[in-house]
Amino acid sequence: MAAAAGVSVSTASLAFSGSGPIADATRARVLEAARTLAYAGPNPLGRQLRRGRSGIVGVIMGDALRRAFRDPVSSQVLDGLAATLGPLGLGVLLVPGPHDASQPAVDPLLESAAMDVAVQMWGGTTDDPVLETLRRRGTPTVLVEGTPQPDVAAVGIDDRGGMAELTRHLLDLGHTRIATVTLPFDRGRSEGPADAERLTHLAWEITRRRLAGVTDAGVTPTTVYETPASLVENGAAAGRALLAAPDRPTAVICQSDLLASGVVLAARELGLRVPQDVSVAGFDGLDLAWLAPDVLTSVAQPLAEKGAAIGTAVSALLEGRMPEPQVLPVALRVGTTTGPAPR
Amino acid sequence: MAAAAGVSVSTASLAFSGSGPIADATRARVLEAARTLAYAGPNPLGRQLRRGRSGIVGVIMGDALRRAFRDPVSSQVLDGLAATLGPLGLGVLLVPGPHDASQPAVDPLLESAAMDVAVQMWGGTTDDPVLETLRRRGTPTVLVEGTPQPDVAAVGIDDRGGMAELTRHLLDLGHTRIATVTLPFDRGRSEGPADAERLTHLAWEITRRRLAGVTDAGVTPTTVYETPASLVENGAAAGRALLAAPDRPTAVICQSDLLASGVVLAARELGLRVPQDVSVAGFDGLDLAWLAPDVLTSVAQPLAEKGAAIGTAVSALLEGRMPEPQVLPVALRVGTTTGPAPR
DNA sequence: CTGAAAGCGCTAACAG
DNA sequence: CTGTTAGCGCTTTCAG
Repeated sequence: MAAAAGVSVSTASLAFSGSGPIADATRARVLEAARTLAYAGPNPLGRQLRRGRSGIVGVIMGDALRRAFRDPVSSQVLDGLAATLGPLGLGVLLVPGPHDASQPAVDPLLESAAMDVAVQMWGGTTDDPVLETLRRRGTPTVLVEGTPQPDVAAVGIDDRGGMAELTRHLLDLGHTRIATVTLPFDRGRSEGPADAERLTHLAWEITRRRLAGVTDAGVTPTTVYETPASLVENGAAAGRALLAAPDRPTAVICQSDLLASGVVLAARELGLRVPQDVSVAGFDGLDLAWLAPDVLTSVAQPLAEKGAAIGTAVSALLEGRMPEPQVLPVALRVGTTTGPAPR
Repeated sequence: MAAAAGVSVSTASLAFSGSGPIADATRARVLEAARTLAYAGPNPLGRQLRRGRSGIVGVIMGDALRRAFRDPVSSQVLDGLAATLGPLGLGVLLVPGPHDASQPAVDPLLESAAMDVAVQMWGGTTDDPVLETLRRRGTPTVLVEGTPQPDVAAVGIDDRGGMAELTRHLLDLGHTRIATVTLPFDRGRSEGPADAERLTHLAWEITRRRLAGVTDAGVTPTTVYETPASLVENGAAAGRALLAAPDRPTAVICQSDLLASGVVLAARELGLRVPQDVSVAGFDGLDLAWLAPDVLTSVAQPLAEKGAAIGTAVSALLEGRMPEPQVLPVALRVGTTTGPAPR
């Protein structure tokens, strides 16, 4: 401890904390002593125990980290979150979400790591084991895009409304045969057209809401095509299946931009012109340079703002307040991939 | 404290730790008491202080988080790292790297957060303020792809050798006019052809090594085109500049796959056929589905293994050992984007 | 096998 | 303005 060498004990604390009643001379002396002793400053562990705060926000990624990162949506939200949390002196601890079915339901980190607040991205269902664990540990939690819960702060977007608007855009263009490519239904991650029975197993809230937006606009999709993940290749697979069929749809609504861009690629592969032969729309409003010259018609969500809103909710929880549920607005952005229905 | 309610005090510790000499009956009683008292288990903060360990590995991203995440390379390495660290009970704390020039040189988290080990991704130069801070704090550090330092563990890949092999592949195909598109030179992030003077300012080790690989094979690039970031759009801009010129190269070697795919897109835009009119090669070995039908010729690096190697180095440092520097092998993977030099 | 006690390093009250 | 002191909650000897 620097105190022994310098002069006193608690004075050192004041010297480092900067504020507090301390003479400049003493302060300088302490810092000087610290330097010669190669004392690196207050040990965070002591401070944390004393304060009862770790300064850590656990972010539970909805899935294996890799898949989460490959998704620009997660990345940008995470970036916005980190930017808000940084100035508050809070750090982001990555906590892997539920893995493959076989693994233990909850990552050990979730049980044992120190965190003042948790953020569950792409939140689970009501009986989500992650939320149950957090509840048991008494960790205040922000749920992003999840099923609303009384004791958990919520941040989301108006994806249902956005999807309805997008659907109306297609209706206005004269489309009647509209298919939809969805995000996963659950952790099972199956793939292919979903029949009525499968639709009753739709556990993932985000998928359900975006689907509801389509029906809100009065459209019953010709096919609801479920994908195992929101990646370009999954969209391409869906696109091939939908567009190679004899009675192909004239428009495909996708629940993410990556899926939509996969569908565009599949259409190109099949020699179909977009949007003359088939219209394709996505969700998220990403800037996908490699799709050029096409620009995806999409529902843009404010990613950085979403991260910031999560950050605000986090700091409210840290102050002991339960913030109001936030629903951020989205905006239809018409690109080059949607046009009048053929013939 | 559960002890008061149940029976004893330190016995509770044993009950939770699982191992240790304790009667099953007592143990059960303690756990039961804990449950009724809604005691959530040992407080990690106390444990950490006692043990002198936080269980946290700080990962310093070379740049703003967003840009780092948009790069599949970072994501996949991070994923491999988290997978290795998880079973060791270690968590990954994201620490933003140096931001825009104006900001404070070092993120406050780096100064104050508890971490047992730090990992500096895309490591800086010798006098990197990040490394200096870590040194001062006495935090053992793993440097990834950085300038070798005596007191810091190193993990890297044989990118120089891989680049040389790739260059020889192009030489074998008869190419003589070869341009190269590089990663950033430094934090300045300028853009455009680099003259001799600019080349002397090449601070970023990874860029320097990959460039050296090209010259190792005996090639002097017709142009060394510097980009401000490893993104598709930057590659596209470089491609437009290089391929629209009258004396365009017959082959373009890029220091990343994202840059290379941008060059391919630019070539397509300009009506050039790949590889008949121009060959394009990248580095990383990513699986870029959206480039279909092209498959990029590239030097594949083992991303998940790199993450695992970092994890191994981390645990060595935690045991007080300084691990041997690791240099992982790379492999040339010939795709459809390189072919014989035109006429 | 269980209990008592020390101390990890810090901060915040409280005296001087 | 500076020094003393009491814990934050845990683990880990060391006795019983």
